[in-house]
Amino acid sequence: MSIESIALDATVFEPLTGNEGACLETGIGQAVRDLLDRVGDKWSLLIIGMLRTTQLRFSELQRRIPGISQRMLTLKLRSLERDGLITRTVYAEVPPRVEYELTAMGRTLIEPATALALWAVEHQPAISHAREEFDRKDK
Amino acid sequence: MSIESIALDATVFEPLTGNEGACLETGIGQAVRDLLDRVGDKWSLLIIGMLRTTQLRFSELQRRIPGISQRMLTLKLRSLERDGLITRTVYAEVPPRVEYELTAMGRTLIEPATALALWAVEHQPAISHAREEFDRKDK
DNA sequence: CTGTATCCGAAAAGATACTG
DNA sequence: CAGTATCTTTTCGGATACAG
Repeated sequence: MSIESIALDATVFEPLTGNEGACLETGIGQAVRDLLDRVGDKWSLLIIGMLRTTQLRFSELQRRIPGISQRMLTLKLRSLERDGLITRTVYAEVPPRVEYELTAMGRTLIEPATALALWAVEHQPAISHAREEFDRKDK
Repeated sequence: MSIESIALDATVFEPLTGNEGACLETGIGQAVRDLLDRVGDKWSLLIIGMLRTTQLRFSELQRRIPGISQRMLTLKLRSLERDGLITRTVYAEVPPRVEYELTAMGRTLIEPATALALWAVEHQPAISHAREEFDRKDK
C-alpha cells in the first residue's frame, strides 16, 4: 500500500501543511469529521464488521453484538442505511424478517476499517502501558 | 496492501464470522471500541493529522484547527499524550513555549488514519447523495 | 420478530473568565 | 503563551413499555 498511500496521502493532507487553518474550508477536516460522526460511535463499525461477509437479520445482529440495546441497533442501522452503507430488505412473511447487507460502498469501507482495527489490536498493549506510566508519574 | 490486508483481515475478524457473540470476549470488539474511545472523537484524528509532518506548539494547533476551544484542545492533547501517541515538551522560556509531536507509535497511526481520511473524502459525495435520496423517500 | 416512543442519567462539548 | 476552573448546553446511550 506504500506508494499509493504516500501519493494519496500528500494529495489529501497537503492543504494542511503549509496552509494554516484552511483544513475545514478545503473539506478534508470536514470530511473526516463527518465520517467520525457517522461511524465513529460505539457500535457502527462493529455492525459493519458483522456484515462484512454475510447479510444478517435484526435479531441475529443483536445476538452477535452483546450489550447493544434494541434501540441503539435500530438507530445505528437506520443511520448506516441512510448513508448508503447498508441495505435493509423486508420480507413480507410471518413472522416478519428483515435482512441487512453491506452495499458496494459499504464494502469499500471494510479495508480501511480493518486497517484501523488491526492497528488497535496491535498497539493495545503499548497504549495500556503508556497509560499506566503516565498515570503513575502524574500521581 | 491487498495480500497482507486480506490475511490479517481474516485473522482479526475470523472470530466474528462463525462464532456468534464472541467478539467482545476475544478482544477485537473491545480493541476497536477502545480505539474509537481514544481517537474516534471530534478532534483527535484532526490533531494527529496536523502533527503528521511537523511538531507544533499549542497556539499553532489552535490556529490550524478552527472551531476547537482552548479547553478541548487541552483535553485532547492530554489524552493523546497519556496514550503515548504524542509528546509534550515544555521549554523554560519567557514567554513559555510548548511543542507537541507524534511519538513513534503515533506515527504508525498515520497510515491507517490517512486511509480512512481518504475514504471519507472520496465517498463524501456519494454519502451526501444517499442521504438526500433517503430523506426524500422517507418524507 | 422487528421495531417505535418516552424518559432518564451520564458524558461530551462549548462559552466564558481567570492564572502562572 | 499555555493553560485551569466553572458553568451550561447538547448529545449519547441505556431501560422500559408498547405496537404492527
